Amino acid sequence: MPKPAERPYSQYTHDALALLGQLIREGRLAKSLTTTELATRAGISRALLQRIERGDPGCAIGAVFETAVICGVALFDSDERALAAKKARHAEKLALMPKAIRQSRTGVKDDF
Amino acid sequence: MPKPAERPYSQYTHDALALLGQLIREGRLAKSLTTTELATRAGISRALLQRIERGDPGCAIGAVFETAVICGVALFDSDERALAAKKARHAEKLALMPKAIRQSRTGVKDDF
DNA sequence: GTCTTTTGGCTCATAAACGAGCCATCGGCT
DNA sequence: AGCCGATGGCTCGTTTATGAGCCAAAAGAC
Repeated sequence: MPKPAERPYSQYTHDALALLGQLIREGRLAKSLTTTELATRAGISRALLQRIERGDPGCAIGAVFETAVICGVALFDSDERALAAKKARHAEKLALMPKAIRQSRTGVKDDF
Repeated sequence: MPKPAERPYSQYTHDALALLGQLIREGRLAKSLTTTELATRAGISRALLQRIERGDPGCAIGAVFETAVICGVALFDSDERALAAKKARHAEKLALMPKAIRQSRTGVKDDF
């Protein structure tokens, strides 16, 4: 068998993963860390780090974010210290939103 | 046994995951999608979607990114279409960097 | 108020990621 | 040139996430 069934990911997801992996690799090289060193610091195996740098979609997101942080890669918006605050603000926002989504039986929202 | 050993993640990683989960939830509510609907569109189970929105570090990053994209969440920098181009530019940059890191046997770079 | 649907949380079987270890190759020193 | 370390890629066994299904509670519609 050529492939034992793979999960379908959108092209954008693949691109984003590939870019993130490249950023991590750049960060690692910029800090002159070997793959073994970075893997050790991140608490993962060297094999997993290679998969992360390659942009493997199956990697645990915690491991990827951890290595990204060590390499100095800004996660989504380079706002590092404001992250906690931002989380709090969004929590407030969520509190104001409906807790459950009720389907209108006529149409489906498909505006994206 | 209380806990069968858990992977240690930095606080920043936890915060980032929690925020990303919140953003996804906001996006889902904004589009009036039920958890079941979004999970189906993302090709994942409802249980996994709940873990993603909760910020579980063990989720596959591909599933998380895919969900985020559907919800309209900008991954790291809201530059959506420029993503492919950015990936290319970083690839060029990498080509100019050393392929292997050689350890200076005296000290270790620890500037972060 | 009642009813309907969404949601959170749980168990369990299965599928998949992860870690360890290995080898071949490449890259930078000397 | 040779040497030594870093890297890529692979297999295999173990650990883990994932999906399916269920239940009780919460939330919105009526």
